[in-house]
Amino acid sequence: MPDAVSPFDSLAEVRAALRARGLRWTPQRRTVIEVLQASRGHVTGAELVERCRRRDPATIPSTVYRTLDVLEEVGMVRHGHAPDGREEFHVGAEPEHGHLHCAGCGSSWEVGSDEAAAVLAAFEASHGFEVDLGHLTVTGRCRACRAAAS
Amino acid sequence: MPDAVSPFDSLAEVRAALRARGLRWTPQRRTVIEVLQASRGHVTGAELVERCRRRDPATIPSTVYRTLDVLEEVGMVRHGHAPDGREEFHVGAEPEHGHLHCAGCGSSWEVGSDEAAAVLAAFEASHGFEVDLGHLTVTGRCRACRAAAS
DNA sequence: CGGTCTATTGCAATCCGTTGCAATAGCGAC
DNA sequence: GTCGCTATTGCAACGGATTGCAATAGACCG
Repeated sequence: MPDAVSPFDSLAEVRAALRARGLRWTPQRRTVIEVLQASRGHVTGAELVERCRRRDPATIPSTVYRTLDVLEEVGMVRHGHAPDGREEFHVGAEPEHGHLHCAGCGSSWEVGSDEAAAVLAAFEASHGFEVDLGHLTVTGRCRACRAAAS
Repeated sequence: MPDAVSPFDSLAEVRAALRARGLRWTPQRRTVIEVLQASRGHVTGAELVERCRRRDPATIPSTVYRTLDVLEEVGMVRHGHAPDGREEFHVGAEPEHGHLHCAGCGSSWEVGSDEAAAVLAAFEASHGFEVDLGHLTVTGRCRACRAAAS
């Protein structure tokens, strides 16, 4: 699965994207962006705050969260909610995907867009609703836990 | 819409369900249960706390949340997460259903088990995963918002 | 370079929810 | 009735995230 190169590989690109919207380039944002670029996959908000603080101990949580909002608007990250309701950010050029989360053992699986196609089609058909796959977390029981619960 | 009679219509029934599990009947639980019986559909945790406090100003939030956990184990309520991650409880004899939530306009729709059948089947087939429909919240864009975003 | 406009920051307060722990009180037994 | 076991409560502290507001500082203009 060769992915398109992310349009946010370099700081300059992000900066340009922000400027194009009349948004500003600040040291704090730079920190958050650097942290994001060093991350892959899923990260919780709190984790990002922690990593930023490591880079710059003066980091303020609210600034990080606000920056993440902005970056989501620009398309650099997307967020979803873990099964416990916490925020979870998807970073980078990962293909869009949803999550399956087992309430029994806590493990989780990714759901590719191919697998999810049926789901998207179903809601599209019944409600004209366009599902945001990246924001989708499905809870339930995995095969192993179902068997164990016999 | 005649629903099946809930097994939790009277206090006595809940009490019996609790006892059967070695759980106790306390004034605080009684308050929570009465509040639940006076509620329909979706309620957030905070709302329930507030209603309990109205009935008994001495109500402690943690007690309410813990009671809700217990009642979920017994099957009197089920909880899900609103799109913003807040807890949302489904009360009463409502048929199980999921939610579709539009990120554009904020409205939401219920998804009956018939409609969701395709979804359940898809994950069952691919991962042997049993979806918890009552816990399912799907975000995306509704027909109207998609049109408006043209 | 200096001025202006306003996006952004820092801070403090607040909200929703959870957790650890010692004290309390259901409830079944005698 | 009262004893004992242990589920439950109250409380206080904590964690993640959001918000209002005054002060700060980017970025564009002349």
